[in-house]
Amino acid sequence: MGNPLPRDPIADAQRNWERHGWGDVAAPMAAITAIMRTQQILLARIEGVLKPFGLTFARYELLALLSFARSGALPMNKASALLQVHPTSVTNAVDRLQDAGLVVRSPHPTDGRTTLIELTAEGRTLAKSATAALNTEVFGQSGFASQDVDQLIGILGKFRRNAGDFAD
Amino acid sequence: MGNPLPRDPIADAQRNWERHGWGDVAAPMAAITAIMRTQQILLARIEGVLKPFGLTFARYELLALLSFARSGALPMNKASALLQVHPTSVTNAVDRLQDAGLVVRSPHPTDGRTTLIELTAEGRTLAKSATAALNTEVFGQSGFASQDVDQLIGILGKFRRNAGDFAD
DNA sequence: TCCAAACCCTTGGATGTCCTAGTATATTGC
DNA sequence: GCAATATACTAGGACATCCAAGGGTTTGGA
Repeated sequence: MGNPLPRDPIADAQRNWERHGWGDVAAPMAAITAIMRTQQILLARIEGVLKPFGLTFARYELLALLSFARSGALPMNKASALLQVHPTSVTNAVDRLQDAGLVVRSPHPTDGRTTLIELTAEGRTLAKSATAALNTEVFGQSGFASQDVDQLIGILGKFRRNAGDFAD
Repeated sequence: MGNPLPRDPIADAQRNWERHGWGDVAAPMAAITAIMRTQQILLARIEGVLKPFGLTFARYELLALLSFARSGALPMNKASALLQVHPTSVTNAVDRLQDAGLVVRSPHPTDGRTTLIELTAEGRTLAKSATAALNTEVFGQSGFASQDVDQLIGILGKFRRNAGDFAD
């Protein structure tokens, strides 16, 4: 999409903020902008690895979640809560995964409102392969130093708890 | 979108990874997933603040970038490079900002291929107001401790340079 | 000089996310 | 027991992002 810039655009933005008298919030602004950009870079890497499997990150996440469920099945609302995305996003992902034969919808045995998403054998196999690829090509070469990984987990964990993600 | 979960879903995922024998990449996986989720939370906050201004984050970023350019104008390819998004995303954003009367397209004086994006007076005013709101309601209450902000800027800066964002 | 290669922007298509209903099923309260 | 409320999923629309392809403009080497 582009070649390296001569200078860090986020550091430039931070300087602009300071120059305009917003020095008190310049650093948080830079940190937040850096998070946005880092997410973009990581997502691109992940999608690149998943593409050969015919998966996107959203679909992979759902597949992986199901593969960790004992029964290989979850109610849609549960999946929505655990993945922390809007229910309509799950509907969308399930539609496509079902078209690809990786999951099937089945009615909940006791609650007529609820739909279960169930992994097919093919889906389970693909999830395993895709996870192996991600482990090798992304998580295993994240570009973060080991102690930085720990820092990130700690800092972002605090933030997420504070933001109301979980009570723990 | 959802209530707090009883437990941290990312910590659970990390435990799942370890349980399946992928302990060597479990931590980077958790860190990367945390970045994805944090970005989602921050984006939602930002968009919430910008909504009353009729702006999205993508449009705000372009507006802010223009407001820092001396002349208040930039070539589209320059904007694309600085914002680090695909050129078509800039086309999209400019279309909508132009419909809203916040920017105008004008031909480049010497290069017939290039289109300049220029801030209107109205655009400049709105950018100022929106920035003030973001500073107060998001960056000023980021939820990150001061030393964590510095950590993030450092760690993510290293990562972005390493990923080829900038040479600096 | 002149044509091929490089560059710039836009259009069209695929995905994902969220929001706002709308339909169907459960649960609650009187 | 029945109406009111809550919950679950889906349909349609608005946005943003990327990729692939197309048409116009410049540049540079033969």
